[in-house]
Amino acid sequence: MARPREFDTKEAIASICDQFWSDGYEATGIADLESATGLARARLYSAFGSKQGMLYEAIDFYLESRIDVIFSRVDDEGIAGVANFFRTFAQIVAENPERAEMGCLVVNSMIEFGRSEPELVERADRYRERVRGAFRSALERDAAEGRLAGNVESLADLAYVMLMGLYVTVKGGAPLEEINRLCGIAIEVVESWQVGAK
Amino acid sequence: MARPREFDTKEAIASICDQFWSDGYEATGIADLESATGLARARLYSAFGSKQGMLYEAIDFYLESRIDVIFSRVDDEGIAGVANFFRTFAQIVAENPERAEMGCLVVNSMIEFGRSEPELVERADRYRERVRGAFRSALERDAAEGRLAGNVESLADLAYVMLMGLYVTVKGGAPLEEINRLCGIAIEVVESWQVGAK
DNA sequence: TATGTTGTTTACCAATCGGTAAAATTATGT
DNA sequence: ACATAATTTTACCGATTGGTAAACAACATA
Repeated sequence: MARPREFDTKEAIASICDQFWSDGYEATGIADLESATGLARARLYSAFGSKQGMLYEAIDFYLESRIDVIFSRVDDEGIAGVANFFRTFAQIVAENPERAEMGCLVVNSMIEFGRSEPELVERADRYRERVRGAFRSALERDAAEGRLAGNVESLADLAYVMLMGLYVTVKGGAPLEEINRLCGIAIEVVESWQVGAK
Repeated sequence: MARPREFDTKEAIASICDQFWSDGYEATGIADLESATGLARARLYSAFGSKQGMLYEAIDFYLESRIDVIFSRVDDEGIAGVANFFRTFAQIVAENPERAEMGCLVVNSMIEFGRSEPELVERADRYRERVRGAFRSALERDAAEGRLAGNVESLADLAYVMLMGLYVTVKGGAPLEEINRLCGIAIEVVESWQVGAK
């Protein structure tokens, strides 16, 4: 053992995550990461190795911290939970547009890099599985009790696809009324899964 | 009048469009645009002014050439046309993965820039209107003849959202089987709009 | 207290970035 | 033929990029 690190690594990663999240990978320079974390570049490099390494750790942090928070509302609340998720989504866009326009770090990274980097493809896979898993676990109870019209997997997949479409649309700067309309449609679709609805 | 331009501007824009489309804006340097077009940087700048200007013209070209080709299959074919659109989408991903993973130039640009540049937000608006318009015009005939369960606007919006979700997923390098499953679900959803289906 | 090991600081680097000034070239109007 | 106006060519620029070498500082162990 030797000299201990003076800064909290997790804290630094959280700041780096926010930076990549709001500006994207290519658009953020090392200087941005320095001012976001308050750490000199050499400290960042000694801790994380490279800019790409920082992105990977940022995404890992995002996956294990942010996403669980976001989707905690969904779990075990059934169809209504999924519908409420989209309601909350619309609400966040309306009340906190700056945050909403950051979109999703994983989605943004997927589009910036495509499948060129295996490290990112693997994380994108985990992300999709996490999102669909959240929707599935919400729907399974209703399905077991015969309140679900359709199979769990497909409907979770559909919810996932709609959410991705919404992320893209919000990031693209679509007007609020359009977002609200699209969210309303998503909610209608979700609620139509209730046995006896419509 | 004086010395005429020796190269075809539209042709250059088409090459620039392909370059931005496959690698993204930030990731492509002027050198890449030089080798894509075969033109020296000074010629590009004298013709288009700036790198951003090249992107704007590339997107305009994309909007007026590529998109119409893509969506020409949809127009005036009714619900089956929309369903076939998603079938074709899955087919392209399977047969020409490299092309498919380029995703959509407008979607990619939306995510890279967010709503930071008005020039792009406006083009993103036009893009969404174009896509939804294609789906709407396909559905309107069936709606007029009472074969559509639901209203045209909402269903076109839903098709749009699902398509965006698919673009993101494909770009993220999702495995083919997953893409096929998602496309299958989208097709099911579209076909469920047929009056009397299910 | 001496030493090995790690973190921090400072200063720096080659390479690349987007962009341009100016000279050389070429078609056109008169 | 000649001046004009535009394009092409060539060479270049300052700024920024991601990344690093080396001197210095702090802790653990012996």
